[in-house]
Amino acid sequence: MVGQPEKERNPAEYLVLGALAGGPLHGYDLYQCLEEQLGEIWTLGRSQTYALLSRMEQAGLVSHERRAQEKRPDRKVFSLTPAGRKKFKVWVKAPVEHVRDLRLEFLAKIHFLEKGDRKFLGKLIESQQQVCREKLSGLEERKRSAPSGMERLAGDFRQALARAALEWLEVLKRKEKDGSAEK
Amino acid sequence: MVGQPEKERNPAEYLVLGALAGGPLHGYDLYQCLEEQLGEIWTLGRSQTYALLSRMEQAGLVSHERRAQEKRPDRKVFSLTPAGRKKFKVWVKAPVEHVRDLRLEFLAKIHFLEKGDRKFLGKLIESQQQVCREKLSGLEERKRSAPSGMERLAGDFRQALARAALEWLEVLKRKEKDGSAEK
DNA sequence: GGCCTCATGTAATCGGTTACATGATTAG
DNA sequence: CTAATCATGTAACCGATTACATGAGGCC
Repeated sequence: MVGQPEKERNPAEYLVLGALAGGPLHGYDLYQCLEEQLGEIWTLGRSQTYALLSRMEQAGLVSHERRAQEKRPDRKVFSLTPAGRKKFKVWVKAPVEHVRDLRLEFLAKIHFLEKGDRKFLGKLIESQQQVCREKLSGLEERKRSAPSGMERLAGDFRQALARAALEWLEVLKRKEKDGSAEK
Repeated sequence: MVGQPEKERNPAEYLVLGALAGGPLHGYDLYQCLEEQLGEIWTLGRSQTYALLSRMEQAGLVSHERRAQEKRPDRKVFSLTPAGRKKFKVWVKAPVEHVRDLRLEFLAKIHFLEKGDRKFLGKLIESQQQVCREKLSGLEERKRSAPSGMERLAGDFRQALARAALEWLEVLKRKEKDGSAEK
């Protein structure tokens, strides 16, 4: 149920993993792709992309081969290592733990699943709903025990968001079903 | 309508400003107060508190006097400079620009207003609602012009959150009115 | 003896942001 | 002539996080 210890989690990694899951890319290209496809919801910055790639190579998640070019600097073409592919697959199928992560991380998962394993889309949405439901009842619980001013307010707010997210997921689920039925 | 250029904004500063708006405090105490009162929604960390105070003193927002103690290290008692007080007042009355900032920044404003200028509470809530309404219609607008897959999804999600926030603010407003009527 | 509280900090590490460097090619 | 595109990076800075340092005092 719990993934990594929440501490050493760099969500930006998954953007890179996701981009490379569609096939090898060199850094410049990878940045362009992400900017184009996800630029509206999550941006990395060029330098950061290169830096991330280096770090991830150290970590054994990606590897590169040099492709020489005439009149242009060499390209470093990156692809996923088995470890990287594994990590991506685990991530992309798992719901996010916090409502606040829906905006970036969950949308990114949806994006990658839409161009990859579409068949997991429905399952992801449902398990994400489940997480939201658990969040809601957890918040209900907490309100009973520590309902002092600010905490109550914050609790209400989080509940409102979690409920909104749940409804949005419901709409999303219906859309997904219609989409896959058409096919 | 626009505050600072969004770049050089360190929201954590306002926690310190807000805490000191209630009267001078030394660093250790300031940390304790924040932890106790806002710990559930926003935490700073002890080292960071000291570091922030130094930076803010450089920036002319706070100043300190040393208070010697026997058998204990000296205290550095901080208080707001006029510039700091001004900055806090401007901040605390202004709605946050993004829905995502409601969770921390807006709740903090509410907290500080509740123990300070309660009379501004109602106004803040209303202007925050106005911001949310503008957000909603802006999103509606954008959906008409660029409704490509992901962007539409992201737009729907943001709308759902903005709507939820709006309703939560409505409840908050009613509560506030009842509260001030009782008195 | 060992741990918690008071009260201040420094040091190390890490990630994000911005600016800059290089050097050829093509479009206006 | 200038600007943008291709393709890689380095360097500097800034803030957050974590761990560690100091040293007296009280509590179990």
